[in-house]
Amino acid sequence: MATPSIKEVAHRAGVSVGTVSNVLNRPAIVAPATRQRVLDTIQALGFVRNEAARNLRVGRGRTVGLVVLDVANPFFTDLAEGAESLAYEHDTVVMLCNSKTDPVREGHHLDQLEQQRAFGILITPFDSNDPRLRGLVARGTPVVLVDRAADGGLCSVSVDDKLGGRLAGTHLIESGHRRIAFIGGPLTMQQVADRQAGLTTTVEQAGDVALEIIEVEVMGVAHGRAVGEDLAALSPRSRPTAVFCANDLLALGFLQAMAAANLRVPQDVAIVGYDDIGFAAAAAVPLSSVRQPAGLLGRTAMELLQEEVEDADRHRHRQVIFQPDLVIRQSSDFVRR
Amino acid sequence: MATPSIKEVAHRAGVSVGTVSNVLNRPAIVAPATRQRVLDTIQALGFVRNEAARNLRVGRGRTVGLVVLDVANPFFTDLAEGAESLAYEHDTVVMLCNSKTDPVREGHHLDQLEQQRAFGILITPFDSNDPRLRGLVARGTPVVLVDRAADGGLCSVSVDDKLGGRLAGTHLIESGHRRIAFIGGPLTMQQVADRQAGLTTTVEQAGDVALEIIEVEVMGVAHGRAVGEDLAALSPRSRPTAVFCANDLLALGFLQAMAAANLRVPQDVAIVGYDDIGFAAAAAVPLSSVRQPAGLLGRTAMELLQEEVEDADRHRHRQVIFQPDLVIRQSSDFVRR
DNA sequence: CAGCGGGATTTAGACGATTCAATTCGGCGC
DNA sequence: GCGCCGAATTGAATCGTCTAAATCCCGCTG
Repeated sequence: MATPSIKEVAHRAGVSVGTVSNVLNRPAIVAPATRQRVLDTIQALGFVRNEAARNLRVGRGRTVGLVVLDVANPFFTDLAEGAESLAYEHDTVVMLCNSKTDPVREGHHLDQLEQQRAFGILITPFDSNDPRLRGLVARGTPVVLVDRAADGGLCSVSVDDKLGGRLAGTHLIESGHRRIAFIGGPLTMQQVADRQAGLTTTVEQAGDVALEIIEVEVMGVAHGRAVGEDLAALSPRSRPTAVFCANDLLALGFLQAMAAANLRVPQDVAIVGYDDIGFAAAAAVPLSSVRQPAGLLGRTAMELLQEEVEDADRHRHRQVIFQPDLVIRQSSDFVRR
Repeated sequence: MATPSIKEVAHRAGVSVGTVSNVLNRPAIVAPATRQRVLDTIQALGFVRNEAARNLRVGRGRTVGLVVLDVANPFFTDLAEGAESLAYEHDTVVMLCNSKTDPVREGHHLDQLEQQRAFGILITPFDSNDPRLRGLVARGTPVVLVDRAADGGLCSVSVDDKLGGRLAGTHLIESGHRRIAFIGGPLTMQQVADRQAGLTTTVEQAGDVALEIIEVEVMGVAHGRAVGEDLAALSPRSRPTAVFCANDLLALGFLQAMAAANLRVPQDVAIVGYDDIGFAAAAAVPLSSVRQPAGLLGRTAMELLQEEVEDADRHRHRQVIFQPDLVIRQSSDFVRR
């Protein structure tokens, strides 16, 4: 009933376990006739290789952990897609882990992955200085930071978030806005901080623009809507005329609140989001957004990881940085005078 | 450099490996002083338990595979969320696998999970009669079908899709529609077939309603948009006045196409989707949708799995079926006369 | 015909944790 | 002082696979 082991296969095929193992791992070196006989026996017995035993022997697994902040955010699923496509080629498996922007959950996932002796970990960390990450690496599990720049000690793949913030800021200021709000959080997260910093820089250069920072705990639709409801309640004079949301989910939620309050987008309030997820273009008012190449990020991260493992000595850590684009759609396509 | 083994810990703490193992697995039976000493050593050495070795010995892992048709579909991420919440309580880990409605990818994931001696598998299969699934179970990996009813040989958790189809059909017919289109696919997928069957039944009962079935390969936004573009090109006389999409992504795509073609929703074309994902309510025109309790599905599936493993003998397979609700929003809120 | 080369196959020893039967030890009752 | 009990701890076997070194076998060469 239990699946047979390599030993039973060997016995039934009249060969030794070593040969069966060779058929599995280096088929080229075993004689064609023998190979076929073993393969047939494997078929007949329904043998399934025991990865646990293999990992134990080899000392390392073939699972790549991909720890993201929010699986419900299409940005991350696109990213996962990219990573997975490459993993497949390297005969490795991606395990998608959702930290939900919660350091505790994140830690839990990291523990699990380390116990499994994961092949490596791709992570969008809550805090990229978390000593835990260094610990992982020190103990032998390679880590690549995703959507977050590392400082030399690690490989990383990221997007220039400050530039993203500047792009959004420049666009809004050039469109005539003089009261702008930034929505995002937690501000301790580097990505968020950078997007905000980019915007802030631009605002300061412009001189006569008022900027309000609104921090949220979690960047989901619900929080965006909540902030939107608050702003909608303000008088038109004190309300910002444009908001820049640190991701599209916030922006979509915010947009819903505007619709509910009968405020016009972009005339009463312009909105720019971040990530350019598929739903952004499909929103009630198509959403302007700072686009990040999610799939490419994932693919590149996996590439760095495989490279790091394959020749560990020659490897030097690299930090790859991509450029974001601003995609202007209806939600901010209005010049205020 | 490599993480130390239980043996080193034992040596450094001046006890035997058996005791260390006991500290890890049955702390209660070891003397407090010894326990503390061992724990301190574990800390000091940075020992991390090797899951592979554990699994090998125990014969089964602690990973639960959750194989879904599309991770980008919020319905499935909600489902995953539900499953994960329960997994945590049982000291087990969820591995999210994306089959992308592709039997080959699905098979690949199943192979991986079986090789890992997964604790169990929760799957929304492409084809629920796939003999592979029976094979898995026969060889000892428990399987629970999700969002799909099983026929006694397996546990399953599903939603009454025929009822969902009837709810949508009744609503549209009562709203005065007499030319209705169904969009979904592949029709070989039970869920899709059932949703269509429910609609068809209702249409036949009404007598004077024309029904068109439009099959798509994949139920994503892009395909919905494509179908929408085709229908928009028809003359108003031949065009259906209402469409029922087998999931919300299709519906959202379809909605985009209507907007692009300057057709009014719901006046020119009414739309009802399926799943009631978060984005449905946030769409350009808030989307009517047949709601499924995604989180509950996931949670219940995990419950059945744990139950099945915990007392394998007493266990009888169960098929849990939930009822869907129709949520009427603006996209179909219009009575045609 | 002895010896050799080399491809094919076998053998045996890890890998690290779990488990359970066996052992040790201190104390307690008689 | 003896024997016994139970709690705490030990030790060894085991899980299934990989791998490096050893062996086997054949045909060929000199």
